[in-house]
Amino acid sequence: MLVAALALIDRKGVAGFSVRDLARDLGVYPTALYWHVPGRNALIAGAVALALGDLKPARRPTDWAAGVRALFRRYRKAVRVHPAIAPVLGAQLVSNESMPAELVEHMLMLLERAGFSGDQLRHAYNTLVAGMVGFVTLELAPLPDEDPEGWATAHRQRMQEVDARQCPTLAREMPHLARGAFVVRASSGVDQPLDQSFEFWTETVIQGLAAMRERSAP
Amino acid sequence: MLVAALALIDRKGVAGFSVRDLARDLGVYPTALYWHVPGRNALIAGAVALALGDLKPARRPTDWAAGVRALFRRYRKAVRVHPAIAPVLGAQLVSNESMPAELVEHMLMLLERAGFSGDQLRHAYNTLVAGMVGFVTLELAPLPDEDPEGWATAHRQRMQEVDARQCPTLAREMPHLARGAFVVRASSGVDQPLDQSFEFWTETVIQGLAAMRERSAP
DNA sequence: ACCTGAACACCGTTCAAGT
DNA sequence: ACCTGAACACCGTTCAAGT
Repeated sequence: MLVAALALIDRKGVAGFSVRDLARDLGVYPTALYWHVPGRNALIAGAVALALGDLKPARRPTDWAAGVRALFRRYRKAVRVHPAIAPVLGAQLVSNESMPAELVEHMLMLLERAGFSGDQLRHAYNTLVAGMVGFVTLELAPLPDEDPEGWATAHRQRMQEVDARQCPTLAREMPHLARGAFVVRASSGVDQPLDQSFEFWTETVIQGLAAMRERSAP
Repeated sequence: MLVAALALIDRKGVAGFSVRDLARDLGVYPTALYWHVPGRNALIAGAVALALGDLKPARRPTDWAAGVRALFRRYRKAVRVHPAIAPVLGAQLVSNESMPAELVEHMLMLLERAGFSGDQLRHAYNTLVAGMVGFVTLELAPLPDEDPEGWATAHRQRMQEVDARQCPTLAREMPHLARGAFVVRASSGVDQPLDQSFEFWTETVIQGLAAMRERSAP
């Protein structure tokens, strides 16, 4: 059932996902689903958990930085298979089944190995969660559901017309940025992956955490 | 109209926001709104843009790090006034009116001052956007819309029962983490702000960017 | 235990008609 | 130019009834 739900979300997006459509796919009356599941939200939550699957690593990482790098990559890879779930990742379900205790444990273990403890560990952990989820949510955010090509061409047009006096840097860097910069781009990360930016992001978080640890324990 | 829409979203959340309710608030037939606005999505987008308002700074920052710090704080402050918009910030609308060209220009300017150029500038810019949006989206993510207290107590219970053998670090650090750690916490950032973690996050991004610049231009 | 089937209280959006 | 009013094609969820 969750498999079918995830497949439907993949096709129609979370917003377009409906209990009645799912029931039709399963060859069942819509109300039959309510015997198995409390409601629509639970179906979405279950589908998300299914999509993320097991994010725990196959084997122990060599050091904490490598562990973070691997974790971020696994997370992004998993979401890329079902990009339609991106809109709800940071929104509603971070506090749910999508992040099982074992994953939390793994992140805490990495950060403890990095040298954090006490309240600093908590802050570093929050940083790590936000780091893992944040970039990917933005990268894979979908275009407006209706008339996406229309929106895309309109957006490209709008970006072409940026006032070079008011926004000189933006106007000058437009060729670079159009290739894949948030807000400026006219396509989602599904069609135009931001691989290099993602790697840059990952290293930024790792370097930042290393610097913060130095600072708190000199 | 957008003011009324934002007020309604504040009260009912984005998911609970309906065109018909808004029309009722305005003392008008639902279909009347369609003369002014293309549809529900446009109303939400407009309300978000209104909520974020002008994120440009009052005066030029002293240095790029101070500029980033101030920008992140302004963004968080703005969202905290209308936390109900958090779920859609990273999801659909980052590529919209919510981030006007002047804001993009400002971020590029800061990063250029930091010493980035070319493709590195683009990656640093994507990092800055994800950094600005990512943490706050997670921090202010709402509880499940129905029976939030029920969910909260159930979640607290669940966290209390974490297996200390399978998750030793999590079990040991639970007292710290319950005070405000993603996934572990049972309340949203609206009721339980993660001020210190946010500051930690901000500094992590700044330190990380500084380190990345060193690396690319040694 | 699991599903049907009817029913309830909603939706967003269209389009012709009014003023 | 701006709104009414009816209508269309949907929703999620309930609850009694079936098997």
